[in-house]
Amino acid sequence: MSVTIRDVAHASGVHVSTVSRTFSAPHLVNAETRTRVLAVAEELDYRPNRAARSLKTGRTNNVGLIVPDLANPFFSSLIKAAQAAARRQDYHLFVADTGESPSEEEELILAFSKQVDGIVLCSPRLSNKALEKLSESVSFVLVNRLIRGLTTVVMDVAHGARVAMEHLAELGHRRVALVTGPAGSWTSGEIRRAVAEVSGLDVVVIGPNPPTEEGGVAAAAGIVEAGVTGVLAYNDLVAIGLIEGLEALGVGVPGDVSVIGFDDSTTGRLYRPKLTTVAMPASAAGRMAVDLLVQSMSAATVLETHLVVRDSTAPPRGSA
Amino acid sequence: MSVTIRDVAHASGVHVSTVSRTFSAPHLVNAETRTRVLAVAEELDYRPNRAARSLKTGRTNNVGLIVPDLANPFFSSLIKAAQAAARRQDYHLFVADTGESPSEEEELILAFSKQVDGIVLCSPRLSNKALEKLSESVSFVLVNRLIRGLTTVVMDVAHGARVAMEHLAELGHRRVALVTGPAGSWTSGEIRRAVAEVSGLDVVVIGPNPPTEEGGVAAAAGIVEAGVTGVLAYNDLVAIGLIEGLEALGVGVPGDVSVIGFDDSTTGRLYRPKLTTVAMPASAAGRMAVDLLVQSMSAATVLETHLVVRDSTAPPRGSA
DNA sequence: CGGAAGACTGCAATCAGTTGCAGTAAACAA
DNA sequence: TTGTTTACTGCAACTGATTGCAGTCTTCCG
Repeated sequence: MSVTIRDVAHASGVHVSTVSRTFSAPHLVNAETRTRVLAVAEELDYRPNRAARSLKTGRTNNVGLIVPDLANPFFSSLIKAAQAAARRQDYHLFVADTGESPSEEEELILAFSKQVDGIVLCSPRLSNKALEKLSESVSFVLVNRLIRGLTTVVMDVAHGARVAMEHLAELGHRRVALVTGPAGSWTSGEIRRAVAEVSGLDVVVIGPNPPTEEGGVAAAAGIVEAGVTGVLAYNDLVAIGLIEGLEALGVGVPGDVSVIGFDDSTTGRLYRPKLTTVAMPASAAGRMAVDLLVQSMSAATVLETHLVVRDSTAPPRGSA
Repeated sequence: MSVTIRDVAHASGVHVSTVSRTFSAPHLVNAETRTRVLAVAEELDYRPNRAARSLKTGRTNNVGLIVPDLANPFFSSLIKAAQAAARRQDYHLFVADTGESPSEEEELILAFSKQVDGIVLCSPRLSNKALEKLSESVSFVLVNRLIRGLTTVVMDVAHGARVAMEHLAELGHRRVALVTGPAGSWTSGEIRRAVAEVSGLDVVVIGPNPPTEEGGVAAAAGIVEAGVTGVLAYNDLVAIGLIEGLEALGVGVPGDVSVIGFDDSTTGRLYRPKLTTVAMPASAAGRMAVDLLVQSMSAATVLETHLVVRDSTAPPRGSA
């Protein structure tokens, strides 16, 4: 079959344990022996069998990454950064998406748990209780979900939401809407809470909505009905869907209604009108989550967000 | 530590081999014994250790997926479909991106090879020779690359390119440009070859270019210089970058120049002007590639492409 | 010069399953 | 009744690497 540690041992005239040590504890073997073994290993193109190693050590050098939707560009950048971080430390990355389903999320966690050293769980839809339970059998890093006692990386969406609202207020808007995301989403709740605390604005909450373009399109009618002049949407996809929906109803953006998204995704950056949006540090989050997992550190990390003003917001019609 | 086959065996009064068989060869064990063992396993929450299993059997139930760029929306849909297909058959999916680098591609293949039953290799940048060599040590399915003897899933980009060119010709364009992709790309070569065979059109080839928005922006000046009225771009991202670049130079799309992309990505579908593009069956390709791997079948599959006409193409200025 | 510490290296058990082979008991055929 | 087949089930070797323990050989100190 393939070349094993025994082949290398035999070919270099040492015991298998010495070969093993030259790889996993080089300081324990004589420099001369080590170079010889390495040379032979190189020549035979030896690569340690990870299954065998992890059987003995209990560690796999794999991490799992679970997101609600692999095709969402926000998660794509997160995955890209997570993969790069994993690879830098000789880890491999499993990915899967839950399709926004809590039960599928749980099954995936269980399925991964025996095969990884930890799981990065992004925007989970499971309840706190369920997650705490599951965290007993596999170590987690949560992204954009805060549970006391669990390691987390969250983005300061509350701050982003406040700044977005202030931006609308400064432009002269008085009556605005918040188009929320899915029911189980922590970020959606945070945004909602933060918005409720902003004074001087009349806020209509519309939701929950699926976090997709379709969700945005569907919410457009409600926006018109509510008679608002500004909207903060759950993410860029929803914001874009909303704009499409509004324009189909004869409402112009930003002429009649201003729209702000969340994420600062490429899709939103390229869209016309170019989206005003709250930038979310997806890459940083992916990188940090993996690093925390691999170094098995526990911490609660908060990453900053900031508003990027582009062309989808303007003063309300008829203002100075 | 965690519950093993031995615990289950002990708790249900049978030998470990019987427990093993109830999972991997149920027909070999008495129905009564089987239900008892299953009940005990369920109660103890036993899950087979995949590392141990794959050490003995040589199979891992994992597949790898390597793409040039995880953040490219075309690959996102492919990954999503591949993951779903893998999961349906109790396989897990490793992902990684090469950042368009051939050497990184090779290292990833080698790194994955011991840990997967096969690799789906999308738009590889390595040479045929290198890939043939590597295919001796791990089984592949190539996506959008054709090498005799290797299992492949390719999209009929030549057909797509021809139809796109015919579309431009029908609109009245006579002098057009082809903005190609990266040097090692099979699809880019196919498109180029197909375009060369179309008669009645003056074609300027511009490239190679990085397959990104930036690549498109950078190519804009060359388009203006070439004095063409129509462009076929390597993918939607390049097409969009091109439009951005052209407009920055005061050239309107589709007013002055018509632009066609490739992929039919969400980003392109939402962009304004809405992109005319050649639809690529990314999801189908992801699904099929994984199915071929898991069933360890070898085949050369060709998937159809088709043109989606939207708003980025129009008759050339001054035509009837 | 004796003894101890230090530096390697080898031995063999171990990780959690899988599987060829053999053994047992019941069913069946001759 | 004996021989054979069938249906399970158990035994034990095996997968490829890791690691505690023990043994050997130097080196160094008093």
